[in-house]
Amino acid sequence: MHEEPYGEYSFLLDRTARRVKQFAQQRFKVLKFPVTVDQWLIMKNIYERGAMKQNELAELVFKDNPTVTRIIDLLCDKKLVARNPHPNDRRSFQIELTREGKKKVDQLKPKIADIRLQAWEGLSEKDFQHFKKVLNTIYKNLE
Amino acid sequence: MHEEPYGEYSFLLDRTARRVKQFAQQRFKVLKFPVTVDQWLIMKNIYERGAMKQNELAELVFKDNPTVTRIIDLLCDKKLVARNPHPNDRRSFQIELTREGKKKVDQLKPKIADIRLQAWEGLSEKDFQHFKKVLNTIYKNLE
DNA sequence: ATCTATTAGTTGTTGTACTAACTATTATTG
DNA sequence: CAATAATAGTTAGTACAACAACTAATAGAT
Repeated sequence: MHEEPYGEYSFLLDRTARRVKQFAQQRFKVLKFPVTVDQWLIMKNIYERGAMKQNELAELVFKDNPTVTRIIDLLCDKKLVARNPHPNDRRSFQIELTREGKKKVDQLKPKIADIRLQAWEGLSEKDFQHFKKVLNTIYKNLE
Repeated sequence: MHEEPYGEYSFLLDRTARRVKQFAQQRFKVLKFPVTVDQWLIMKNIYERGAMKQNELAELVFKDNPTVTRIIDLLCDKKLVARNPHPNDRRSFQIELTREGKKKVDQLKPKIADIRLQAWEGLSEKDFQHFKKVLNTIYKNLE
């Protein structure tokens, strides 16, 4: 590890990202949330921005189209999300939350904020800002 | 996003980690490296630390046992790694690089260091240290 | 208006992650 | 020493990620 300082970040980044997702997923399970972490991300975005097309959703969450297709498949199976025909484009769907889906988001949102907060013990607002800056810079460097 | 500052980090972390891996994987493909990024991580660790058991390897790279099993399956198929019987424990294998595997690591190592470096344009050594500190703190907070 | 290019979404395949359940072997302890 | 517990690794099932190839529909160009 010592001769390759910049090889280390990719390892730590991957490891930490996996840990964060796994931690949240475990909490979801204990608290009997009916969705995965990635399914939650999709639902939250529909909730906040309203009904939209799958490709708009994909762009928002930085997942590719096939991945979004499959996540929405699962959410439709659970009746949390619905594919409605798009008024102006028969290729597209309007993806929206069902009543049940909206209810779940209302219930889960504050609890998930708590789960997320736990990672930041011992870190400051300044750390948070700097961390975001570095993540965004890396992302842009690789675009 | 505005009401949930600490929900944002998990999103950015996941997004960036995926981008970093995908970027490296694309380069691997262009340069005709015969392995994936995760397979590389396993090979590099065997190279640096010598032959070891699968569970030792798993602990080193922070992957779980089934994942390591499958990555090693693939590396064995490619004849880059070999499962040898463990002298003292018939449950275990000694995992080691084949001659071909060692050769590949020698060839690839410097090129991969270059690929990794590209993410850090415009960032300083200080950024790097701070970034590592935050990643490690998050990891520990969720252990 | 037709021909072509683009776009939205799906399907297939490979690889990784996580959990749970399982086999075989080794260690414990009663 | 025999019964039990713990450990190493595998297998099965579900989910996400990336890429490629595909269908159906729309947009653009002449």
